[in-house]
Amino acid sequence: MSSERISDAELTIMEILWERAPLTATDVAARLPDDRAWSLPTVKTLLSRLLSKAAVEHRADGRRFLYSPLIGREDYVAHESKRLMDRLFGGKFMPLFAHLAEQENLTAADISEIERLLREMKS
Amino acid sequence: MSSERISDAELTIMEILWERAPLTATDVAARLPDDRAWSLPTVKTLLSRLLSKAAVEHRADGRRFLYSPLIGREDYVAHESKRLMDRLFGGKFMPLFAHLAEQENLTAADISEIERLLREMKS
DNA sequence: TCGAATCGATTACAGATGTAGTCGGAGAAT
DNA sequence: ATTCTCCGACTACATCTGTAATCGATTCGA
Repeated sequence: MSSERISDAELTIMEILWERAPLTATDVAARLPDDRAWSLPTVKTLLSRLLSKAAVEHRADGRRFLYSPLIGREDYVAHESKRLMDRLFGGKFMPLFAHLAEQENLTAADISEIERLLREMKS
Repeated sequence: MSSERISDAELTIMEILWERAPLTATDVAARLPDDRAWSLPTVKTLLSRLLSKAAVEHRADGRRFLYSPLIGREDYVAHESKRLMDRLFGGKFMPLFAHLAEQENLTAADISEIERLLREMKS
């Protein structure tokens, strides 16, 4: 649902809310990673954009708002992963896997881990 | 290299050039997928943006230009895949794989294929 | 009660993006 | 030689994005 794209800056906000919610705008600002030390107005702008995209909701608490995510992280991750697969790998899993496997120089530990996951899935 | 992001519309052009190059702007326009039947001016705009991003190059052929990709598809795909992994999976391969595996409902054939790839990699 | 601090809402503004129109010059057709 | 056509270059313009300032209302502290 909600085909509105979430931008990069907005994602930073979502990550904070996924980790802990509800939060006020000020709380969100306080939890920004150091490399994104935005001003409070910026955080508020991003929050209202997320509101209008229906990615978060807010509930009044006295005179401020408490924000919570409406979209789950899992859903978002699934959506974006699928988007990558569709755009660059013809929507198919195997080419994506083959690419990653080649690219990422899997360690022996990775490989055993994958094998374990596969065995698990077979059952 | 070339940290300039390639936009969605621009990617459509790149895909055409990756499939066959060099091409003139008119040729590119003729090969657009049906769901992106852009006007010739639009194609030219996108080509010049790609030029300034150093994603394509052009060579004069009489009074028109022949365009060719400068960035390889493999490089682009690698870059975007890594970007997804970094943004959503902490830069680590295993969580991404685990997510995809769960999401994509692998068939038995997929699983054997993966196992084959893994065996290949071990050597 | 009166100023100070704080909120949300509104406005700002430059750069990127999607999509296209216009213009001046060079070739092609007559 | 003159007109028509086609090309690249430049311009246009709305929307989205990143980043923020300002404003009007409210509440808290003195």
